[in-house]
Amino acid sequence: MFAMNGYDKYAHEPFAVTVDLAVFTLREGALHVLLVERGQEPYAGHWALPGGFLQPDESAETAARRELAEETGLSDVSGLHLEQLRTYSEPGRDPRMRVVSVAFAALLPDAPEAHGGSDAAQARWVPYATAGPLAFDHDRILADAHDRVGAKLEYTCLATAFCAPEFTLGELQQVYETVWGTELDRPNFRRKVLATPGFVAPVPGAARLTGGRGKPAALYRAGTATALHPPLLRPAREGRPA
Amino acid sequence: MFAMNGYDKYAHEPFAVTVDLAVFTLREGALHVLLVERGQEPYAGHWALPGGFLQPDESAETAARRELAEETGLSDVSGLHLEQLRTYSEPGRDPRMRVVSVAFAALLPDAPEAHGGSDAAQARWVPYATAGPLAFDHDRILADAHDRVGAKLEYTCLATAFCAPEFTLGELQQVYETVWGTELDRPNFRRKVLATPGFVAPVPGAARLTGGRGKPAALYRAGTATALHPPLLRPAREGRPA
DNA sequence: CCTTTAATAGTCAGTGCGACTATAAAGGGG
DNA sequence: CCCCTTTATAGTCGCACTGACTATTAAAGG
Repeated sequence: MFAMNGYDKYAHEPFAVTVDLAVFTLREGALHVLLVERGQEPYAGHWALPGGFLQPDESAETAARRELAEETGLSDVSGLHLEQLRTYSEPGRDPRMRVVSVAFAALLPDAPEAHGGSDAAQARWVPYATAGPLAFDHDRILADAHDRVGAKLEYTCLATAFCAPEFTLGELQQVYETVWGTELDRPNFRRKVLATPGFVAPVPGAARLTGGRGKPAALYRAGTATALHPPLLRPAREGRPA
Repeated sequence: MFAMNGYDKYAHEPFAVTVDLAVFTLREGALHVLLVERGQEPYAGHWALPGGFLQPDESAETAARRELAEETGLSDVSGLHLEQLRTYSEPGRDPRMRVVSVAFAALLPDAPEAHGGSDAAQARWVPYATAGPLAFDHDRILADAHDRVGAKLEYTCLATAFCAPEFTLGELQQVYETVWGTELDRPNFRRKVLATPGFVAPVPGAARLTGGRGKPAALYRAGTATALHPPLLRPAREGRPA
């Protein structure tokens, strides 16, 4: 399949290495994921996760952040949460050749409308619920990413990564409810978040009138803590696998 | 650096892909990790994590299990817990060439003495506390693996993977204490484990006299559950990072 | 037979959380 | 202008889980 090219003495084969990104955001109360429409075979016309080949001088993290900037059109992606998921390496996952892909999950507060990246492919935010079927094994990658993000909400302060710099506790609660697909009790959620030191910090004297109706909510910023001890466990659904 | 070999049209460079394994076991009440002594440059004479190049027809998981069998000398590694950690891809992590490495963590009940694998490298169980410094970025990989295993003990039933098919609750508790480096209250640990459905299953009428002294302990097998709800949190140490 | 050792059983108080009720502060419609 | 709706915030109650501790049981060793 591959022609050896001078590295036979190391008894190894060369592989193409790519990064694939599952970029999540919240739009209008629903979890959305960034997808691109493939312009060429294989899977031409199908939707896929954004990604690309690793360049010789960059790490997978660097490549993922570069792709993230290209596909979202954001000028500064340095502060965004980017997390390595796992690596997919099944033979045959790309019909062209042997490709090993390092998958990442990224979280955006609220995202600008995505116009195709530098590679002219059309990029679009798609509701997570209606995403797929995708090209290659990207359905699996996307599902793994969603699982990981949901799990990390439980024991980290990651939820603030979905929020604007200043946010209300109601918006923070919506992050949990949207990603988990469950409803949470508002007073209990408040109590838990405020009782966790460093999760959020109040913005003194500031309040937002979200839609107009109702009492204006106090504004908070993300705190300095990263872990949640004890965790904020999602409601135990019967029969949920590990 | 690399000669292109016919895939220029895909605008990508070829990489060597390896797997690295952090194989843990418990020996004499201490956490041990499997290391190999490198026979050739770079880092000749240094200790390193076992691993090797990915073959063209195998996934990283397959390669990791193959390497695990080779390095431990075990005939059947199909039932052992093997978990993908993350992928290390910094340029320059291998001075020879551009190598992307998929790291795995593996857990063994009690391990046979390791004699060098097929590649004639000397393999040895080393106490985790005295392991390192290692070749390449293997210190970092090993630390990451240890963190991951410690975290997974909290919210999964993974601890049984360190135990023989039949074990006492005292032995199971030793797994937690050894990996976490803390002491746990024995009655409370018992209560928690037995109150979690599917964590362990009693072996009727069986008891073991571990060292001889003391009341013989009842034997248990691993249960069918994989997750721990609610989790078994390790004692909160002040200032522990995320 | 008594001491030592280790497993097992049980107690008790504090903490955290689910479920729930009550109050406060805004807008909208009559 | 009053009242109703909406949303944020405050507080209550009981249960479940956990940490700390004491007591009992079953073995080995002198």
